[in-house]
Amino acid sequence: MDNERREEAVTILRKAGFRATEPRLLVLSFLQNAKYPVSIQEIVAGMGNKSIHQVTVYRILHALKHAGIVTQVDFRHGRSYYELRDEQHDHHHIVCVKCGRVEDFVGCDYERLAAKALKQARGFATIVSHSLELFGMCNTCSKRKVRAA
Amino acid sequence: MDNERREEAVTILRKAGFRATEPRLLVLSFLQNAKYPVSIQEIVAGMGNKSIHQVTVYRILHALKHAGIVTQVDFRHGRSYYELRDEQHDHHHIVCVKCGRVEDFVGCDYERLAAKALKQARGFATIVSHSLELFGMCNTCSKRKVRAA
DNA sequence: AGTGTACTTGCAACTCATTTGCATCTAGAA
DNA sequence: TTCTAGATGCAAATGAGTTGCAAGTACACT
Repeated sequence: MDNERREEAVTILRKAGFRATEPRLLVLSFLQNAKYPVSIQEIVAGMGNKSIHQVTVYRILHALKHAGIVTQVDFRHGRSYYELRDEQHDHHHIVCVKCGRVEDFVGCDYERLAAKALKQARGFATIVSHSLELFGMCNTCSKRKVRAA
Repeated sequence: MDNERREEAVTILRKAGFRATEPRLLVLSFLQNAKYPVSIQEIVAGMGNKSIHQVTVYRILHALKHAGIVTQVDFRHGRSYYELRDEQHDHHHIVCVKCGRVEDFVGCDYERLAAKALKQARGFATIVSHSLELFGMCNTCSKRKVRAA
């Protein structure tokens, strides 16, 4: 991990009231480098020579999630995936049902959606979060499917 | 189960190429009467004197899901919930993060969303499904929270 | 820089949803 | 009524995620 990133990670942790421990810095660094949400297993496997126990990764992610530093998403793979929270863009994911490939998209129009939902669900006072995933077929798998048919 | 409903369930099953067995009819009936998505455990518990093995319920729901008769949703409770698919309305759910209460809402504007996403995710050819859940606080829990604060 | 303590980690064992193998059973076609 | 592919029940396995506890360490305070 380069020093700049490391310092950034230390700051993030301290601000949230966490100690800047080695396992936490490693997990944060891994998330910073990840292009798409990663699973606990991928994080553990990606630690290389510096091994972190799986339980520790669970606990770290649980804490970071509560602190609003990471978000958890469900791709219907029977496990959770995590990524750093992007405060600028409320982005979501589109997942290939064949190969699991993931891409981002923005524009879910959350404000309008929440307002519309609250108007219909009279028993609800507020909306605090949302989850949205699209499932589709990537170009590669799409071609393969046509050929196979 | 009244006979009308039962006949309807038999028809649904036969049309999808399934045998109209007692466990399947019971599960379908349970789903027809449910106001909101139910878990496997709720289904098993709700069978009363006619017990169905949990594994059987899993297999039935798996089959019905593939046949497009039921849909599976994730309320972040660590288990899946199922409901009959509503072909007329593409509805979604708003879930109370405190007590688990659920209400429906419509108007996710799926067509527009899918088109927008496909324009951004250049690696994807088609979108086949989507999941959307809102998480909030119901009126009761909302009041309770304020009082506690 | 040294020390103490509250916060962290690692390990083992556990919980709980979901899946699988297999023997038995049965819906519905012949 | 008979036959058989498809269903079910039971037991055991799988795998994600959690918990209790002893040992380790970041960092606040000398």
